[in-house]
Amino acid sequence: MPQKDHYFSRVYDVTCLVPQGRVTTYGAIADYLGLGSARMVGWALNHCHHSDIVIPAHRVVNRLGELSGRLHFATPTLMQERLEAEGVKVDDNKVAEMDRLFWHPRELDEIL
DNA sequence: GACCTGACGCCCC
DNA sequence: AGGGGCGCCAGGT
Repeated sequence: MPQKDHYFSRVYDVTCLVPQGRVTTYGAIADYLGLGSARMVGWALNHCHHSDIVIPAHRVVNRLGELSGRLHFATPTLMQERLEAEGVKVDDNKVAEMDRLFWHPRELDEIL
């Protein structure tokens, strides 16, 4: 019953589903999973290096669109660089046009 | 085993 | 409109 590892996997899985050029929030992931809290999502992503697969953790920001996790990347600017490489404009550590680029995992169910 | 802290978010003033 | 308080769950000290 590796429930914890299962939770990790769920967080990683949802994070990998975020489309390129879009962003989601810690709260949206926690809301979609219906488990734990937004803090737990951040806690899980904090250990994403623990996973073998590459997690696009740079697409997860806080509800204001701020790059609150940027300091946990290899370099403080890596998160912003990855986002801008996908066409996401970042201004002063915040995602520009957050409302337009925000993606909720629930959209997957709506399409179906 | 109690206490603090954290890649958050909602409610209240 | 901006700022502060509290809940959240797990790990580290």
